[in-house]
Amino acid sequence: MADQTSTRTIAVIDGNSLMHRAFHAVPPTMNAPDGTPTNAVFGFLSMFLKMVDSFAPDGIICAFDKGKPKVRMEKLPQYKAQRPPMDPLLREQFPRVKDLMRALDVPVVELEGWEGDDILGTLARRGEEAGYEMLLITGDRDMYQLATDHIKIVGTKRGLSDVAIMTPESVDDLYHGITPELVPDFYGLKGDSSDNIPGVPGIGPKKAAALIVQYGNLDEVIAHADEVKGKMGENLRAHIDDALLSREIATIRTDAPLDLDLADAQFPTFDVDVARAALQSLGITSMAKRVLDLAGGVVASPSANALKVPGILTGAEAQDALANALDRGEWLAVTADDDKPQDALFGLGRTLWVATEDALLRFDDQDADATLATLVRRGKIASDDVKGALHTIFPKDSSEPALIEASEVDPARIFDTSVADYLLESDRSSYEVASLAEQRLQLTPPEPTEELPRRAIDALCVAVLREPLAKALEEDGSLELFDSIELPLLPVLLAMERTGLHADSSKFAEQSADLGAEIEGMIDGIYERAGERFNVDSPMQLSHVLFDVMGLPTFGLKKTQRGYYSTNAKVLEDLSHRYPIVADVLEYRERAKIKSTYLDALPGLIAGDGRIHTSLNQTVAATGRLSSSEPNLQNIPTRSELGHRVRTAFTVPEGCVFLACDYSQIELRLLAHLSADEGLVAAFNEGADFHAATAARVFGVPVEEVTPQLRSRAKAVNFGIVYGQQAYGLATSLKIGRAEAQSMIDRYFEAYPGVKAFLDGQVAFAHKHGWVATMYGRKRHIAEINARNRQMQAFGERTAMNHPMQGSAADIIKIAMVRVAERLREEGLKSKLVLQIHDELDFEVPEDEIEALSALVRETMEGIVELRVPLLADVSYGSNWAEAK
DNA sequence: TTTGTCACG
DNA sequence: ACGTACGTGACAAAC
Repeated sequence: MADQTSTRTIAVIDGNSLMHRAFHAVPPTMNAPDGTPTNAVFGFLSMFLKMVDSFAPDGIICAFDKGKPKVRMEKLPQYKAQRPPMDPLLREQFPRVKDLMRALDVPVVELEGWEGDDILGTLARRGEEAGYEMLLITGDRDMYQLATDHIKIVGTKRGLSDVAIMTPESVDDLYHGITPELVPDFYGLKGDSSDNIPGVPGIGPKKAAALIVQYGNLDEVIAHADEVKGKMGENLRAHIDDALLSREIATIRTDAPLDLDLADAQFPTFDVDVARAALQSLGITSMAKRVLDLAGGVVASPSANALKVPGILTGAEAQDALANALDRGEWLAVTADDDKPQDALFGLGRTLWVATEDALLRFDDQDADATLATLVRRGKIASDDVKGALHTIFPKDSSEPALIEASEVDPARIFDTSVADYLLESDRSSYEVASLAEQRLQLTPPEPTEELPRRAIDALCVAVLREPLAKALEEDGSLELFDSIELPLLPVLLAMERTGLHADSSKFAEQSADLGAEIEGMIDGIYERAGERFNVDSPMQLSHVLFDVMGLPTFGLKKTQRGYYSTNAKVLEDLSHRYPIVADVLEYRERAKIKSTYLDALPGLIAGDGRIHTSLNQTVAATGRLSSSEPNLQNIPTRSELGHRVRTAFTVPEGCVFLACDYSQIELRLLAHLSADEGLVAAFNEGADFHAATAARVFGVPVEEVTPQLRSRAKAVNFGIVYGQQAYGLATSLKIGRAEAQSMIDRYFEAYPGVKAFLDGQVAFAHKHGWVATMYGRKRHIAEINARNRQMQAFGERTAMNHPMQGSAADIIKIAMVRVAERLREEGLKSKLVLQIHDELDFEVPEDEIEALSALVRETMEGIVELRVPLLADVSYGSNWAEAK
């Protein structure tokens, strides 16, 4: 096996670090045959294989933490690992990964009272002395302190399959001039929140590195602490002990009393049958072949499950191949470049990749645009981002005529892999098509190259995923939702993004100037009351001034996770009546928020056509709602008078009005419908004041005697019910005691027993099946529902209660959008749908269409579905958004 | 990049 | 003993 005369390479794995990475990188949907979770083990093995493929080590050792970190705690009582307890879903996977390592004949090293880091440090130094090349596999950055010419740190980057080697030189680069042996000194100043290392407040990586480089090391920095000026100097002098302690915590020990001979670590030496059995018991099939092939002494090539890459055709060849594929009526997988404005600036052309059944085609620049337009008109296109691809020939902010109209996009001839997978697992943070191929089909896409860039690989992934996804949708019962709601909605969203909202930058500017002047004055007032100047925008500094310097009472106040008292609106509101400075801060906050988030940011987003083009994201919100970004136009202020003024800047062209139509109480009406509770249904059918009707029933008084206070309490309960309310939440929102809140909830459920039964039913269903669904079958998987952690489980239960209402409302308004767009087209109206805000649709309407449109929109929205209660929508319009209320 | 805060439904 | 409504996105500060 190993040649004793040549240098052997030994890899040491930081088991805890990799398991944590893997746990958070792989969705918690994988289970062993016995139902226990294996996502972390799966991710761990994926990184393990990547490491073996990349470095082919002669020996592998895997180290884990064991017991309380005694070594650090004895010396450093403050270290007391106040780490949050490990997620039980991860904890239970540790024995499994250790078993797997042993099955692969990889020594598992643990030492009571020692952390894995220290074991790696010890083995690294010993190995180096014995003449080995050492590889340390870890996700912990502070491990870089061990790097030498013969000890290389292999860090896992984002995702599992990316690795980076750290050498002394790259450590130096990364840490702004810090050599490996100075890494602990660096952390002594900077701290590391993920490892409970306090550091010195206010000193980040740049400042920490600058100080260390200037003075040589931490001891010298401390010796010269008096020379450091300003706030940073104060902080430094006040936290010298913390810095020294932090350095000690960050120092990896190299003297663990390990009884292990590195010469014994050889890989691969495992028994194929033992390994196969271990993999089987974990339910890991996709990587089994690659693992087992290692035993043959052959380093497995990923080609076992590699994604097939056909040759690339361009120019006339590509045109021919495309024509043939179109004639055959094939689905064509297309990817266009992501819309990176900077690419356009640099004059980089666009590229369109098209994967047919047997070829990969590339079209550049104008060919890309023309080809895509042809495909939309004549072909069936699948993409991981159909809307994004169409924007490349239908740019959001260009006044050039579009190559195609959104109305030419036939929902029956598009397929979006992201939207499809979103319906299957709506809680993913990304629907990157390469990850979907890997996870759904166990296919490994190749690494991108210059010839075969990422978007080309993506097109190939789309091609292989379309059919399996369609099948999965059908099996899941989600195909109807996909075909009848989501795909028809896609061109509607495309058109809305393209249209945008007309905006008046001078209105933003005027208000910004007004607020700017006001804010200046308020800051001076705050400084005066505080007796010192500080950054009012900094919660940390504000907390320090209010509670340390001015000594405001802190009894019962909650702290942030950084350890200072929270200064959020709820806290400040309670103090504002007694302390004028707090009232000032609240007013300042309101103005500063409006100025920075809206008045100053939005003008920069007005495009050349005088309009703001948001993105309406179809795969973000787990409940099925849309989200809006860049900018978010779904959170433009309205609740406060001051904020509402921002809406005056959302104007309409000459001769038009801004028209809004919003569903009245849609989620509560859905609750009435879904629960079929007689009382709740009656409350809506009586057509009177719904919250007053609730108050009457809950508090047992005639409707005429419901006081405004009782009504507002009932409203809060109604509101909370939609969220899966618990007593604490209601108590907080009404500022009443927990017990009183509980009794109100009890009375509510007595008044509406059907509601209680419905919500309990949703929770029970979720416990049994792991998901709940909306009226239209939109599923939401709830992984937390059977968690052992009570808090997580409670969260899962609230999700189970909320999703049917929030999600059904999302379904209904999506259908309404599709129908409204259809009817606008049929009736040849010029009015345009410009925005959706969850229960509201906004339009730009020519004055001569106001009446027709008001009727059309209201009828359409109210007529989407027949419920046990009326579904009502209110129309309003005005010369700008503020006036349409 | 993460945290605290706050805007919306 | 502990922390608490559901769903989003953006900004400034701190890391």
